[in-house]
Amino acid sequence: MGQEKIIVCSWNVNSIRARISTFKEWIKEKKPDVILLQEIKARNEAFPYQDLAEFNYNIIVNGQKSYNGVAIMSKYPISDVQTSFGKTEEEIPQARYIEGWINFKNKGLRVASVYAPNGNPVGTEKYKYKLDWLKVFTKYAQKKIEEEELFLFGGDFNICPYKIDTANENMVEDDAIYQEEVKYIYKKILNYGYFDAFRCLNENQPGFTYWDYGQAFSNNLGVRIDHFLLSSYAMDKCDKVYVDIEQRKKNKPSDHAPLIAEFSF
DNA sequence: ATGGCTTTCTACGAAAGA
Repeated sequence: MGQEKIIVCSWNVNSIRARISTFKEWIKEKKPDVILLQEIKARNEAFPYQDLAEFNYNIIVNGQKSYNGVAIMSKYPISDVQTSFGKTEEEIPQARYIEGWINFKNKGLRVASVYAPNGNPVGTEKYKYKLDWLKVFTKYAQKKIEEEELFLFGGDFNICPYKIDTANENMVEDDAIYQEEVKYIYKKILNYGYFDAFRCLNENQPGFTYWDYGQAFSNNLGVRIDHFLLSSYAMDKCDKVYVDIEQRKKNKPSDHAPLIAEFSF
């Protein structure tokens, strides 16, 4: 009868294998229903399924050697899996996208794990690749919102959209995450009808999700570049979004902290 | 930060990350 709570998390783990022990501790603590992973840095066959078997997740992986790689872990069955989002070649050589339908108790939710290119330094081929990738992604986002589903994108967008999302504008003014044309793309996606779930529910908090290795975290020189973008139908069910900053304090942490969203169905 | 950290790879330095 009562409302069903669902916890969906997104985390750029910066290598799933290097992070496996803290990742397992975190799962025990937060007990997420759905986990969207980015930068797993492993081929599909190198994903540590055995280490995670005790948690009984359904797991889908879009990995590659050395770099990038995304995955989705779900307590509920996953169907309708897709790893590409456009017709062009841009996203094919790099594993940066995976989506699936999460089936739970006659209800459901479509989720996607997104890892947009970094794009530094600005003005290089890498930056062009980022813009091209984001253009294809934007088109797909527009198509998806028209399907009027309970849908969300979660992941590392490598976009710091507003001034409030950075500790210091001087720190990022030359960075590919803070270029006007990149921020414009983010706002364009929102204009299609997506809700920036963290910002909707936490108006005045910075919500940093990334701090560079070194002294950045102790000085809180962070940026908010990981996001949940929700369709209105998903936003309607979202109660809370927060950054699990405790994970950034651990030994050998990822440089990103997890983003956690709670839903009531 | 001009990666000053961190991870990966048929590795012992280079590439990539943001």
